Amino acid sequence: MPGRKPKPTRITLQDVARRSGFSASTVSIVLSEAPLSRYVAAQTKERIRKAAEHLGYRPDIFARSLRSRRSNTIGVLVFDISDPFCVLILRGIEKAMQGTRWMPIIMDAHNERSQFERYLDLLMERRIEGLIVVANWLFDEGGLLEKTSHEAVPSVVVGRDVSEQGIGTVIVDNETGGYLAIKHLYELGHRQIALIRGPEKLIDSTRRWQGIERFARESGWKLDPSRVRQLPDALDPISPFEGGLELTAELLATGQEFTALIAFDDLTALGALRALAQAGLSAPRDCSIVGFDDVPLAALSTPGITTIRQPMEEMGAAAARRVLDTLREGEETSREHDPVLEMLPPALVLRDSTAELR
Amino acid sequence: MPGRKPKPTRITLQDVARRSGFSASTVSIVLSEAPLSRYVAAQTKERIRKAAEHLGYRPDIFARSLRSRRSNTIGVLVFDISDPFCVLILRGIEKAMQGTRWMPIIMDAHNERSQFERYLDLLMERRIEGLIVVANWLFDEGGLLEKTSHEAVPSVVVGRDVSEQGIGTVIVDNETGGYLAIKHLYELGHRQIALIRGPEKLIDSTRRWQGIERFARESGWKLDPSRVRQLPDALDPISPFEGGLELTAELLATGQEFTALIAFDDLTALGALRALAQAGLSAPRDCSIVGFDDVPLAALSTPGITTIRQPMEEMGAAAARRVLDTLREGEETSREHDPVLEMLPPALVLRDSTAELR
DNA sequence: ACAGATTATTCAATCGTTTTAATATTGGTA
DNA sequence: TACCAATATTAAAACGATTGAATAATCTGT
Repeated sequence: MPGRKPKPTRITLQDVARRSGFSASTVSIVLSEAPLSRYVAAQTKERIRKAAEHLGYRPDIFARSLRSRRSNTIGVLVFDISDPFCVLILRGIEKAMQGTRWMPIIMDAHNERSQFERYLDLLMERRIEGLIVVANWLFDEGGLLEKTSHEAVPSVVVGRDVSEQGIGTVIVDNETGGYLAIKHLYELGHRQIALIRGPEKLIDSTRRWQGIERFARESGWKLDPSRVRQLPDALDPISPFEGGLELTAELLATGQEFTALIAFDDLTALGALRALAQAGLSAPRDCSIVGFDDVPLAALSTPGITTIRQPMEEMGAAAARRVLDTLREGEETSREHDPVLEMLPPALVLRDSTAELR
Repeated sequence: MPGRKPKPTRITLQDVARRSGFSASTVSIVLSEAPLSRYVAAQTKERIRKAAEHLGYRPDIFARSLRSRRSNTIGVLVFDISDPFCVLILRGIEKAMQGTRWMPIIMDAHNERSQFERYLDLLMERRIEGLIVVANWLFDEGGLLEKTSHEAVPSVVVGRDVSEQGIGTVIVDNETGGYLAIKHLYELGHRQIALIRGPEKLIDSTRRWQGIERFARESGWKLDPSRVRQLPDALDPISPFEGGLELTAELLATGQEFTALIAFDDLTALGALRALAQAGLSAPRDCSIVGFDDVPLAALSTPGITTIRQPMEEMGAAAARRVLDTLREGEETSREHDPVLEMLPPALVLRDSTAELR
């Protein structure tokens, strides 16, 4: 049979209606489980479902969205998907969305503000019902979400603290993270500890610093400021690596003694590792190193990097849950009863880049 | 002014029609640049555009898609987005799609076949007009795309060769890649070269092997099979690391002499690096190592990994172009005149994990 | 001056749902 | 008996665009 067309006709609600013997209205009500379906006889439902299945009916999402004014989609705007940090958050978001009637629609802004805005526009055009921004590397957040959305759709930012702008935020508890990092090194016997702080504009960096200071106060020990460096403000996703490399080399060149180093994040730690190697030194023999984040490659480098883990999947899931909760509330009660800022606990992950002071 | 509602009403085509003084038809024709717009007076177009802009009109994509039967979206189904390999391909796809009227809609199958099928279904439901599958780590492709699509929408797979199933494929030229890797080591003076092949089921692995054999033939040198190992078939994204670690340890344990090692990919190389370190050896001093892929972390480890680069962004872009070309052709002539298999050239990237034989 | 092509615009049907309001059909109760 | 509430189903009007066919208006050549 040569010219037999496969399936020239779409199966519509009407088809199901005809086959089941009920009207399109009833079929719609049953299949979409609208409130009115409460009143539909069980037997009717049964027959309609059978018919739909038999015909292989799939609702047309465009018609559906057009009429119902809902898209069943949540926009997920990622600042830079090439950052492994973001990827794991995505996972969490997606898993949390599994099995709900929402689906994520993901866009990647490539680290460019203009793209970010363009894509945000595109998302709004697609009538997203909620928005999650995954922001790893984001300065100058001023009014990022003001222009569009945020008023219109429930939004959450994960990875950067924008709670001061009144925008829902999910982040790791940076202060505790800093505390854990220094505590670990201190307990290993290190006292001469160098530090590479994050970019100045990044609030996270400050928080981690505060955690470190708190530990210093509590333990009556003092961090020597001459061993502290700071990464430059830069958007490039591998700039922390370069920064870690250069700043560590610089620290070594000054002749400053240090037996351990806390890096702003794992990439910075990798840079530090290389700087050590270039100076003929190695971790943890000559210097212990602690990173931050626990991106996948922290486990794969040699030595594996001891680091402060951000629970990235959980953060993504938390962000998704927040948005979905707000959405569901909207259906019944009024919203806004949860705190704007949600902080998840970090954890120390022991690997091979740190060791007891000899 | 307290209770002033922001924008309760959507701006529709009708509004633009009224304001510009033309009918909805004309407005639609002008704004969507339909073929008929050829006949619309320049002045009319001007007026309509002005009106649309002034009102801030945005077409409703649901209504548009419902009526026109096109979604202007291309489905992008990624096998495992946590693989950096995939991420760069995504970049390429996205960039190639920039400025066209299509937009990618990305889904991540988490390395699970069942998810893959579910998401493929979801994509079809959204009436994607084209499909790009980004498959890094994909065995058992048998009839992956048969069930759905592939007949219905133009499809391309990037990263794995499925051209034998008649499905468009974009991959790197693995044979040349293997050739380049061995050639590099040979020219550095290495003759005792160990090899960790990829999983048996992966055709890529065989191709790279063929490249290596070709070089051996051409140079009259012979690879000792006792120095060859093979990664197990496994789906886990970090299994190559573990495999590289174990197999290298095993090679070292046999007492086999080797001054260089070709790893199946960069992760395998990282595993090998660690195995060396655990044996108190280091690259490139005691053993040179070549990877494959050039994922971002190849540059970040210490030593940086000399590797065979897959032009991932270009591959993504090529895949996107293929799909878009087919789509555009469909509008005019008949399709299918391009080859099913498209191979892009790899390149040797020199870093610090290889060195001349002392 | 007229047929026919070309240019310019519009009418009205349609895409496939959801939803509001209306219509039947019950059974229970005043 | 008549009325009301609860149960069960449906008719018909949206939702906001696109498009094929129809209508006007203008031009071209004979």
